[in-house]
Amino acid sequence: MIQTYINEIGQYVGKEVSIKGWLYNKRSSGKLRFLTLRDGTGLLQGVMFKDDADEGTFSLFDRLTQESSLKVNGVVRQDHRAPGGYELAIRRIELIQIAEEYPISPKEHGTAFLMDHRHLWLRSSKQHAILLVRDEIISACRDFFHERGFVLVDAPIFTPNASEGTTALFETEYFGEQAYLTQSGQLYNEAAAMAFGRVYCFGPTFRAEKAKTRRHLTEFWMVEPEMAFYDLADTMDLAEDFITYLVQRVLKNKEKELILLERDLEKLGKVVKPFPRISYDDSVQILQEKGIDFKWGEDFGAADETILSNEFDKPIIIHRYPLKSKAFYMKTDPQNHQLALCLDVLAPEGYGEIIGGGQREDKLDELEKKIKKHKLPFEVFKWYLDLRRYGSVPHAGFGLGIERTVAWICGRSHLRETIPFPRLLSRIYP
RNA sequence: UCCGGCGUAGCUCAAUCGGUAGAGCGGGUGGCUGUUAACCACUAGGUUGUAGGUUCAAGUCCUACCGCCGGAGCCA
Repeated sequence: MIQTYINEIGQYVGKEVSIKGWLYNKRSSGKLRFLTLRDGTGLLQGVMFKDDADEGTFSLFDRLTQESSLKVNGVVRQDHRAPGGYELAIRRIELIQIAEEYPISPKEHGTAFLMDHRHLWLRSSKQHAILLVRDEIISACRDFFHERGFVLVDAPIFTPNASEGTTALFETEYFGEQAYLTQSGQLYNEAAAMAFGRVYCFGPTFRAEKAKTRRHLTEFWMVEPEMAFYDLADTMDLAEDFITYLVQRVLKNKEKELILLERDLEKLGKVVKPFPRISYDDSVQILQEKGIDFKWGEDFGAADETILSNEFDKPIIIHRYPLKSKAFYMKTDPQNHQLALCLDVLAPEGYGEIIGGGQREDKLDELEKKIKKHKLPFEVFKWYLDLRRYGSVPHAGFGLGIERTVAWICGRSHLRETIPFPRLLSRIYP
């Protein structure tokens, strides 16, 4: 008996195989029985005539409930009437467990109900497809950097310092001392870049923002490259190559899943470098020409980002934002002291910011001034300032939000479907 | 945190001017030899989010609270 998985079934036409899985659905018509089996790799239709299967198996079928676990033996054959083109002529079913009445029926459900049953919702075909795309994107991130000689140097999750400001931090206690869950691996990444040249970190990050939108999670994953001797232009090149690579990898390896999600593949196909590069100044002008009441110095709102990205059919890079609205470590533009050498990448179709980053302040005295200006405590940044004392070099980096990237590539409107167990303002269960 | 909306069967929803709870799906039972979220017949299933209030009468009106959904600020 050949033990196999549904996605490999095509190799065994005419042979008897055994598959372990769960009952996705069943139908019957007189002395004829159909079941759809799910094994994690795909769905397969099984057919059984009363005369072909043994008696125990035939009566067992009628007791099977949705999501019951079982082992099915049968002969593989090609049949155009079966979804996927192959079906199993069932000879024998071995029961593992009869499932209790399964809460998620094949009909419609509301968001709150599905989120309460996220641990079961993962079994549904769309959720399955999204998480397969996520898996592909994560492997592609690692491959991209590894192939280019970047070293993975992960940053800690417990930290004593706030990298972006103190409002959105999750506080915790660390053996009697105050600690925070990391918002970004960047500061540690800079230390790693001074050790290894080009590095990246990849892990969960935490932000206690009371943001109740489709574009925010309190726990999300970020991949952050950091490069010694890179300037802003080098970093824009890297961001372009990176996003192009991710999208093309998913198109190549997860086309089936994108089709199931009804994603417009043509739009994704257009995501190839170069991307439009627009300065903040020019972006403001574009908005004002469209009649938007936007004042220089403000940050773009979700609506503004959509207006800007709708001008193009690829991601766009917006660079050199006003310095005052940016984090303390951003390097000032030597051409214009009001601007920071930073970049954001906005995904097309209104998906908004997927990358934020820029060149870091590499001069010790400038960095000290910036810490003072932002009223941040010096003690916790002592080690960080050391990086500017011992062989400081120009360097830059960025962070890409995994869930926003998955949402954009999958064409999902809400981030909660792009991570297995989302953590939201009003949800920490299941 | 602010603004708006919604809480009715396991799920998705309906219930006219305030007049006493209804359908589809799912479950159960029976039927059907090619079904695709199968179909057909029958059937069980309700303290209408919680606590007050108005009224002869409240799912429906009022107040408070709780929960969820959508949006905003901020960000990846």
